[in-house]
Amino acid sequence: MAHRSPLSRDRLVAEALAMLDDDGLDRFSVRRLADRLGVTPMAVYNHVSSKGDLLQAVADAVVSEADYRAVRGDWRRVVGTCFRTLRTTCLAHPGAVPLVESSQTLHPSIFRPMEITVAALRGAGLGARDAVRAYFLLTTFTLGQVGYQIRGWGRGVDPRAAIREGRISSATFPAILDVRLKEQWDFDQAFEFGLAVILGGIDTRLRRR
Amino acid sequence: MAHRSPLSRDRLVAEALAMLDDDGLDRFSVRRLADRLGVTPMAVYNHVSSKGDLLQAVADAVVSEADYRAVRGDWRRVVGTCFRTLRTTCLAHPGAVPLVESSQTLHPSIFRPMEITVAALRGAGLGARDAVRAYFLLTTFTLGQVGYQIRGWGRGVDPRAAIREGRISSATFPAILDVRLKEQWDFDQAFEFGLAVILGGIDTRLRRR
DNA sequence: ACCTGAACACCGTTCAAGT
DNA sequence: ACCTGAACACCGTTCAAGT
Repeated sequence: MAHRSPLSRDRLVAEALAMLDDDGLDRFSVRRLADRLGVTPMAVYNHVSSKGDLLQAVADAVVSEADYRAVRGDWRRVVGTCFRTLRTTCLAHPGAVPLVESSQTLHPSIFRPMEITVAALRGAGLGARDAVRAYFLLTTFTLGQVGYQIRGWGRGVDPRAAIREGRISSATFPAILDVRLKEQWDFDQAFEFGLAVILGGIDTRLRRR
Repeated sequence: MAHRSPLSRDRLVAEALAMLDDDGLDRFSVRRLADRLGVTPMAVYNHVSSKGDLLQAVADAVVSEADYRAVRGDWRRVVGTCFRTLRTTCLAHPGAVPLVESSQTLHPSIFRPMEITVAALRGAGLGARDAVRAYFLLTTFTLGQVGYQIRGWGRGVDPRAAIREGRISSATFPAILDVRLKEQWDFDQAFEFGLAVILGGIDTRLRRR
């Protein structure tokens, strides 16, 4: 599979992203990436300072794909659209999500949702510190939902399966057994529910003063 | 450092947890764990089927430390206490948090907060599906906040630092520059803010019907 | 400037052998 | 039943050498 176009940082990032989406983070390695590119493992280090540097660059590439185009409307619509966009962008690259979650130095473009959210919430009357806290809340929520979706929530957390496998007894967990989790679960709906709850909670906080 | 007590699954898990808290997940390896226990790497495999199995056991051990003792009061207090407990338990073992976040098959004790939350919310009048969604919302929020706290939120996300390092320009991000993130940030307060917003959002949802 | 081959210090895991 | 030594098939990364 020897491409003869010259190696470059961009080509490494693109191929790494493709490889992550194909095989997942666990199976990613510099040597296998080099194989895919028909090149010696060591050639990689001419364009990238380390594996960590490369993976960070991949996370940046994914995040900067997001198009937070101007949205008109009240703050709820602005903020809601912003995090729906972030979610969709992440879901488009499941293999890279763990990297985005644990990014150390964020790509400039991640400041866009922060700016949009903080500006919208301050405009609605929220204080500076609470606005950043709300941004942090929305970010952890969104990336958390995406992360669990990709890793397959419901595989280990379905109470009915847990009982079937003898991991818990039905007597001690009456409430959660009412829910047929596996058959009915929809991540999109769960996300919209969570988003509505959060925006609603911020709204009541704003009205209270 | 050769302990002469016999090896066992429990001793492996305990030492692995200590090692994770000391050095972090990146530096964890079966061989270094064996060194700490004064034993051949291969001895580990008499008590554990793989590295993944061991790390899963560590995640289980951490989660099952939590004491969700019965709390009296309205649903907001019950649910709030439940997730404060989950958060505190996770923060006690920073090194193991990534394992808890990505656990595939959850320890039975993680069904306790699920049971508590779903029961409390259904008792308050929420439907079965929404109750599970609310649990999912609270879980992603809580573990997300803990995860970012441990990895050092604010290191890469502080807008002032980003400008200082030339990663973004001050002109395009007016709103977030108002906030002195690094000096004033408090994770406990941010968590309490988020929790209040979520519980408040659920509350208004309940009142609306 | 960019790629290579050989090498170093690690990994997780298997297996036959010991007690 | 549990531990060991040697081995296998991998890692990330460095370095001197090639073009």
